[in-house]
Amino acid sequence: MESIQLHALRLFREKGYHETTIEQIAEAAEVSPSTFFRYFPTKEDVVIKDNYDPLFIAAFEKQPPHLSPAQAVRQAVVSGMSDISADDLMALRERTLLVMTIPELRAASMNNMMETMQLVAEAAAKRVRRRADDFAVQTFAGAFIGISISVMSYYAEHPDTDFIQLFNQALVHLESGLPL
Amino acid sequence: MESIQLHALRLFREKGYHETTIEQIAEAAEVSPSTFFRYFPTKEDVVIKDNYDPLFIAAFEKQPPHLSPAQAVRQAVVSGMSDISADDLMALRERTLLVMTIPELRAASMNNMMETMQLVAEAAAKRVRRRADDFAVQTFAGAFIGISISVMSYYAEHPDTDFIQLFNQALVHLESGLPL
Amino acid sequence: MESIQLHALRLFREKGYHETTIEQIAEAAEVSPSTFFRYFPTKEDVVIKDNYDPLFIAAFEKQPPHLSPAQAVRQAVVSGMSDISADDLMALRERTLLVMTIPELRAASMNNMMETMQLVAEAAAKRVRRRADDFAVQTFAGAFIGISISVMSYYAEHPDTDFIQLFNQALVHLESGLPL
Amino acid sequence: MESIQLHALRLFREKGYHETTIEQIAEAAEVSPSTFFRYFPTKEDVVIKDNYDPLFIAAFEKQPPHLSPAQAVRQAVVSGMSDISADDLMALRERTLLVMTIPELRAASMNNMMETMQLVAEAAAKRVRRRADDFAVQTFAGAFIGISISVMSYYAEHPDTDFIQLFNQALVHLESGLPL
DNA sequence: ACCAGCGGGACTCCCCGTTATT
DNA sequence: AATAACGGGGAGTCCCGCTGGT
Repeated sequence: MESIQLHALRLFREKGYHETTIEQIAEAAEVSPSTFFRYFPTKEDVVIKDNYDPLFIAAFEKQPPHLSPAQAVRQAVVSGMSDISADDLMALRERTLLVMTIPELRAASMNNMMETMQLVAEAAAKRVRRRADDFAVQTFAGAFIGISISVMSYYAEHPDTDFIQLFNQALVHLESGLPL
Repeated sequence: MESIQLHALRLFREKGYHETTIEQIAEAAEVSPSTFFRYFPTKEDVVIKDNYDPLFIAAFEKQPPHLSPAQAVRQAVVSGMSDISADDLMALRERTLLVMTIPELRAASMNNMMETMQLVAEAAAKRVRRRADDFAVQTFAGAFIGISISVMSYYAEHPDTDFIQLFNQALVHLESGLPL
Repeated sequence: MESIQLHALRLFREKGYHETTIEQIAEAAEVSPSTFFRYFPTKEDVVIKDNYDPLFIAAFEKQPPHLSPAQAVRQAVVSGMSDISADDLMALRERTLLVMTIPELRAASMNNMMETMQLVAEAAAKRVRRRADDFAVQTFAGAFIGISISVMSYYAEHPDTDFIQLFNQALVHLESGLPL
Repeated sequence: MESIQLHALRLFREKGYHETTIEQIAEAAEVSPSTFFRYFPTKEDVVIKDNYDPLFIAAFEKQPPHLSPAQAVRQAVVSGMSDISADDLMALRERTLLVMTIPELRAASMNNMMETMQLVAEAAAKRVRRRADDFAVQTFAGAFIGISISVMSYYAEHPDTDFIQLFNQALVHLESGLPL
């Protein structure tokens, strides 16, 4: 139920994450707590859940083969995020802020990124015809999610910057070996 | 209390993480549950908490100035981890395995790494005389912890490999822009 | 669950209020502590909770209209309490004693009386066609609960007196302006 | 320590009563939690504690003997409260509001009033040369604190009214047998 | 007089079962 | 099949008492 999510996020904004109980969310969405748990196994999931991973992977796989994996990742991020509607992007930004602010959510989200990392590893492996559990591939994927984390973290501190632009810049930096 | 930690890890090994309650840990360590929480605010902390961060930062700051930040980080990891006693290294490996296996712990640990990320950012910033919240510096730190994650993750799947060696290799790879 | 209440009161009688833990009550009633709290949000509630308020209000509203509010209250108390069964009256007396003896319970009970005070104010207001938050009405209700307190307090010191008779006498006294 | 009280009240105002922990109060007042408990056995006491009771009793005893007890009480309230400094009165009003708002505090305060009730009973008994545990005397004292409760309660809902004036009015009403 | 540490108990909340109910 | 209703259990927070040390 998407209405649950909307009510939850509203309540989190109004009263804070910890101060909002599942009972209150359920009540606001006019369902029973049982039903809440049917859709979101944990309280955190109501914030974390989205469907951007497959979109990103799809965008990655569409990148022309002459690009290096690093270049392809960068293009995929940029083009993938450009396809998100203005409304959805706004929602995404708000969630990012919320997630980075609340330790528990941040933790859950970081955890989530490890799944993303595996997806990236698999996609990259396919592209260069190696195995996904190849250590170099894993390293590549790890660096990518590390970058994502730093972007999200930076964005949380500077909400006025352009998210996509930031991501692009960080990945360019990565490709050149992170000179400082 | 370190004894709490030892008992906790032992019980986790014997009966599993979720199957062990804090009451049991407290009892084994001959303290009250209250006391457990005095030292470890959450159950996760009893696994996550360690003091390697400052050691690593200290090692990083000792690296000769002619090294690039990326090189310095790599040397710091290698030399820092070489200083850990065999026993402690064993414990660290066991904890790493535990952490990567239990989703809750993984989440908490990922979160913990964001603090490490800030420490790295600050140390790197000092070295290149930039501000810690400079975006390039943040990106650097992010990539580093991304690498750490992939190393830990890979290690969890291949517990027989040499942890230090793995880390070194990944960082070398990073310095060269992650060619695949 | 009424059985919880019975077990609780028995344990309080046998071992004292503070010496009885909720865990013990729960165990005696063969429920979990969680369940205890589902029915009684606080330990105090297990003693305080009863349903005499609505009965009293009903009795008040049944009083003939030619009686003044003060007279009607008195009649309502007398007739309402006369309707309580001997067993229930015994239980009520025991609870009253307990409540007046244990500071915590006394506090909770006093708090409870403020709700009763509002009920009385509303009923009295309806009778004289004023608003419940009219100050004179509030004063009236306040005096009534003050009288109740003194009756309960006196009764706690003299458990052999006739509770109903005492109440009646005090209200008569009140109607005449409390001459001493 | 009065500074503890000041810090406590400030924190309650800023963050709410339940949201403020004793640890925070202690820290703000630069003492240890232990010390907090030396001065205030319970968290509630930091709000409840004051010294107005003896002042009021003294004022009561100063009233000329030709006044009836009820009249004397009224005069004592009015003159006693008039002697309070503007600052202290302000503080008293704020505390009253806090007390009536938070159930826990209300309960503790109600409980506190039972002690006041005994003091009033004793003073009134002395005046009319009866025993303090005489039932009529107790009834008198009970009615008085009932009135006090209704005044505080009414004041909590209408903070802009004149507290002293309100009290006076209620007691006049009481003396005439509470006609409605 | 103050502090530090520990213990214990009340209480809240999350989350997971099992059992009606629709 | 979806939802509710109810119970259980464990994590976590806070109040508060006690002891022993300075």
